Amino acid sequence: MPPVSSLNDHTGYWLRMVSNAVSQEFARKVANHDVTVAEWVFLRALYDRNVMPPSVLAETMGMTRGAISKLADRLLAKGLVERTANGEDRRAHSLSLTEEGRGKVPVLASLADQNDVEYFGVLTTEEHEALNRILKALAERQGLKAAPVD
Amino acid sequence: MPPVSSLNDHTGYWLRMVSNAVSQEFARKVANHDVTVAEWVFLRALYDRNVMPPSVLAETMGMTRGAISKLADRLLAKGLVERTANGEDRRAHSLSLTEEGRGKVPVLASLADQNDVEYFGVLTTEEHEALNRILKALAERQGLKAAPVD
DNA sequence: TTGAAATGGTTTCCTAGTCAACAACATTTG
DNA sequence: CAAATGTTGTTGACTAGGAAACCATTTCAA
Repeated sequence: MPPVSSLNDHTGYWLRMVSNAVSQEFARKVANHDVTVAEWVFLRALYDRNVMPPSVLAETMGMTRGAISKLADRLLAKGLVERTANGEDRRAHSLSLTEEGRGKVPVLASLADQNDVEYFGVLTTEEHEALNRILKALAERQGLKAAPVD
Repeated sequence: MPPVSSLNDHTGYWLRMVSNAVSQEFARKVANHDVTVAEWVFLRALYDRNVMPPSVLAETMGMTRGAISKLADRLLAKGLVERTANGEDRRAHSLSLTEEGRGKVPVLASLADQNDVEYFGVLTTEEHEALNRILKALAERQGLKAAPVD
């Protein structure tokens, strides 16, 4: 690709292009339920381990503690999450889903399923498997662990 | 993936995870040259067609005209871009690269090349080609045209 | 056992976008 | 040709996040 490569000469370009489209459409879908993508990830994380300190959420979501603090505020205001004091350490507290928050998760999960089908359903089974395999290998190779949010 | 799918059950999840890692690393590389990713895309677009109205840039970059207006301000302030009035239509103007801006493009392009090698070099040739092919097919199928920036 | 360092969270300031209102100019239409 | 409508670009209000300063508390070490 001499001498000055084009934008679209790079795999990263196409990756980002497709990824953005998929994510933006998903964002649109969850927005209909008054939730952002970051909020979805947050809620989904809490769904499994019903109680988590914000620091762990920050770790698993790959966001700063400051961002989690504000995100938690917003979810609190929406009544989807609640804070409870931690008896042992008076600096710390825990976050958990409210009933309403818990009820929303399956709905949002099905939107995620739908979105994936919508975008990747056009691939043949072989293609889809190859894509998954390659992406997971890349993620593994790079030691990625945090759930992507942005 | 019944009853409530996990985050990582979706191809979109892995796509975003890898895409974010690649882009963030590229952002770090260009930041060493005092440029953001959006600025790089902007400069690279101008490099080919040396003169463009902001409206066309907005179109090709998939950003609002407001965003382009501010982006142009920043590049102007950095001395990488210049505005010139359009004789025919007094509302409009054109953007073009300064000498300095033009000089930066090849440097930034080589960073993009480097970044791609760094992330996708671990793939076999077959894998890399399959990935490119699938991504381009998806982009095509979805009618995507704007250069991804965010 | 008390002063220093570490830790959990929050807050402030900054950045880079969107969206919607706007000003200036151009174009169309009656 | 005047008025309505459309178009170009800018601006202001707002959003979500990062970085770093900060506060309160806990832990560690002399």
